[in-house]
Parts: sequence; C-alpha cells; structure tokens
Amino acid sequence: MPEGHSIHRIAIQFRHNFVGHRIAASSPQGRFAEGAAQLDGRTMLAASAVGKHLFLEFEDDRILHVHLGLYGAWDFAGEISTDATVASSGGRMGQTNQKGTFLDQYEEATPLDFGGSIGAPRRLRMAEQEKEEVLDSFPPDPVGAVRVRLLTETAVADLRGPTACELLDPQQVRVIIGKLGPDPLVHAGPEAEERFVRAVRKTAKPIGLLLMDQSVVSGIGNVYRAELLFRARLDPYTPGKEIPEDVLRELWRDWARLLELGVRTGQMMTKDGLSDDEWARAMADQQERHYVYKRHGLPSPRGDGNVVIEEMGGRNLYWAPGWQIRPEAGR
DNA sequence: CATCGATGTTGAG
DNA sequence: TCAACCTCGATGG
Repeated sequence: MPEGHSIHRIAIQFRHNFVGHRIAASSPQGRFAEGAAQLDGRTMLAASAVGKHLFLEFEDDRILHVHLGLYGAWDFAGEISTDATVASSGGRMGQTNQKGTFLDQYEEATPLDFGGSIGAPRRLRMAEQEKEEVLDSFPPDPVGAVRVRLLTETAVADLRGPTACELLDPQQVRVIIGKLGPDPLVHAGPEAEERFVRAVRKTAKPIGLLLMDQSVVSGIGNVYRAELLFRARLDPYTPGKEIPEDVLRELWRDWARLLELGVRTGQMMTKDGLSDDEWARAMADQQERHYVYKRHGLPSPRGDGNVVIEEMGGRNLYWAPGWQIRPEAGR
C-alpha cells in the first residue's frame, strides 16, 4: 500500500477532518496507551507528510510520528471528506491550518489540484464502515488491533500495524526529517533536484538501490522504483556516478509527476498516454497500471524481450533488460 | 483453514 | 544478509 503518495493523502485527510479539532485519543489495542493519554483532549494543529513519514502535531509540542511500514494502515470513518468534496472545496486544502505551527514548514510546497474525475473512496474498508455507521452508531467499535484511535465529534481515524508510532518533540522531528532525502511535494524547486542529483552521482551504488534509499530521495518504494527506471530507460544496475546529470534531472521530475498524480488519484498510475478506455481499465486493474511491476514473464511493453524479476537489496526488482540500458551503452 | 507474500524498516549477527 | 515486526488479501487444499 504505502509509498509516498499514500502518506500525503493521509496527511491531507487529517488536515480536512481533524486539524483544528479537539481530539479524543485512545489505544484500543493497548500498546500505545501512554502516548494516547498524552494526546487525549488536545487539539490537532497540523498534519504533514515527508516521504513515507507522517507527522501529526498537537498542542504543547506533542507530535505523533507514524510510519506505516509494509502493512500498516489508517482507516477513516464518519464524516470524512472524499475526493469529490475536496474538489468542491477548492483552493488550498486543509481546514484552517493556524499559521506558525511547527509543521507548517513541511507541508506541501506545491498546491494540489483535486479536481480529478476520481471520486471513489480511498479504500474499500472506508465505504464498508460508512455504510455500517448509517445503521449503527458513531463511533464504530474498533475492528482488530487498533494501535491508535483519533476521534473528533464526527470523524474517526484508526491506525493498525505501523512500524513506527511514537510521540516526539520538535527537535526529534527535525532529526528524522534531516536524515531524509528530498520529497518533491515538500522540497519543490531546483535545490531539491540538485540535492537528488548530487546524492546519486557521488556513489557507485546501483541506481536501483539508490531510488529506494530514503536518504537519497523520499517516498519511492518498490513499485515506483521499477516503473521510474523503466520510464527512464535505465538499467537498474547502472552505478549512480555513471548516470548523466540530465538523465537524473529528468528522473527527479518524473518522480515529481508520478507522485502528484498518485496523490491526486489515490492510485499508482505509472503509464502515460492512455486512451480513456485504457485509463478506465488501468484504474480497475492494478496489473494494467504498470509497465513492469509484477509483470515478469510478460513481453516488455516496448517489445524487446520479456520483463524479468530479480532480487536487489532483498526486494523483488522488475525490469525489461531489452529496453532498459546503461547510458554509456550507446543510447 | 493454513500458508504465503507484500507498495518497509530496523537491528542483530 | 536475514529475521522480526504484525496485518491482511490472495492462493491452495
């Protein structure tokens, strides 16, 4: 589930329905009881995402840091903004984000346009829970192992299965963010691009590893890694220092494009130039959204042999050897 | 119903 | 390099 786009969407959801509200916090599962007690009764002041990290700032410099890891998830229920209502609200999103809160500096530098045609709920679970609530009462009983429940008068967010869920002060947050590479939605502009290019070109590590390294660039996971390299026509084993600057700049800009699209649609759509028909099919079937990810054994979309699966850095790497090449090898 | 694997990260060895 | 974390959909019997 969670590559960078998911976390940005979650941050936006919190800005819409929780920021500015007094929060009743609890830990139904019990494993975060102490932290929840610290948050309980305090107002949420800001919500922001940097790469795959989510930060929820509450009064008195209490910041909830959440990393979903491989299978963590937030479930929202109650009166929750959907894409459609977000689109109609227009302009800068987020409910009355009070100026001057600590996290303001990390919120999206790029205003997001939510005027897309996608109105589906973010997750199936959300639709199911909303339906139940019409019949049942609010808030719904927590389902499964809920580490944290954040509750307003009308909305609820449940967190389950996170890798990280901890209370931090501003200094500790600065340390975490300081170790992260640039996130195109936080660090827009030429400096961020420059940081990325320099980080890649100073090492001989393969670009397939560097794109997954959160200190090089934030928010890319296994899906976006494979797809970005295919789109750039880059061999994943190419050492970073051998990649021309202009190729890396285009790679950064492509990541920014895919990330923005992912936040806007809620899907990792990594194909370009689809007809309306193909788009509809791709949005319905995840296989159809990607060029190479989980498409090993199938013909390369560019017709040069088959997509292969290999292991790199302990993760599955999908790529098309006929199409993806080293820049030196005669591009 | 049991098992596997996953869009991630950390820390032990 | 690999197990552990701890969740759930997909797969197979």
